[in-house]
Amino acid sequence: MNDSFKALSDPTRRKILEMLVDTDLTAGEIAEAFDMTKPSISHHLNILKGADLVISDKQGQYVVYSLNTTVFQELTKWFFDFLNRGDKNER
Amino acid sequence: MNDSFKALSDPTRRKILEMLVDTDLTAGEIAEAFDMTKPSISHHLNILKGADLVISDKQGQYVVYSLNTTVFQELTKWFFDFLNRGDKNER
DNA sequence: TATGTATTTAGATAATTATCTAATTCTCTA
DNA sequence: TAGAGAATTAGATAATTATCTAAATACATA
Repeated sequence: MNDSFKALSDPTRRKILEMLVDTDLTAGEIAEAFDMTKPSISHHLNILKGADLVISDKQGQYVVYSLNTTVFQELTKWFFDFLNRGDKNER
Repeated sequence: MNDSFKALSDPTRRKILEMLVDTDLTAGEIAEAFDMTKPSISHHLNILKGADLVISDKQGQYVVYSLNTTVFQELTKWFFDFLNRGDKNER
């Protein structure tokens, strides 16, 4: 859970996730979208993978990245529960 | 949006938010729940306030903190949209 | 108005993190 | 099997951030 939030706290990583919503992409294709070196993007992808937000699949010399929606579901639930926990004591 | 995610990336701040779901609390009451100095908690509260995740209200010599659900709604929507954006192209 | 309590601000420090360059590994194909 | 392309690893550095202590501010009340 902490890893997920940490991973989401960086704008580059959130943009990568938004790219992967539409389609799976190779590391190189992802890197092209940023004004940043490939090792830096590789670092970000590694953090996203560590947080189980993405899955990587080696296909030949390419590495294809795709979203892992499982953790997204948990996170969505976390937010949902916040809004739906009533009986608030005010002051 | 970036401030929100940054604010949520720290476990202490998430715990503060979870405390505030149940009831409004003063800065001191919040600080008591942590093994951390008051200035440190004050720092975290300031970040949460900057992200519009909490509201502070000075009541006499106390400062009462409460959740601001508006930004939570936006964040929840952000996650929700992730899960509900279909037509995924695989590889 | 002096004192105690609540909270924040200021300034310093240590840990974390994002980024880079250079080098390495892996795979494909000429 | 040598070279080219894709991606990652290693190692260094600069920026950010979490935390602390000490000091300052704001308020209540004796």
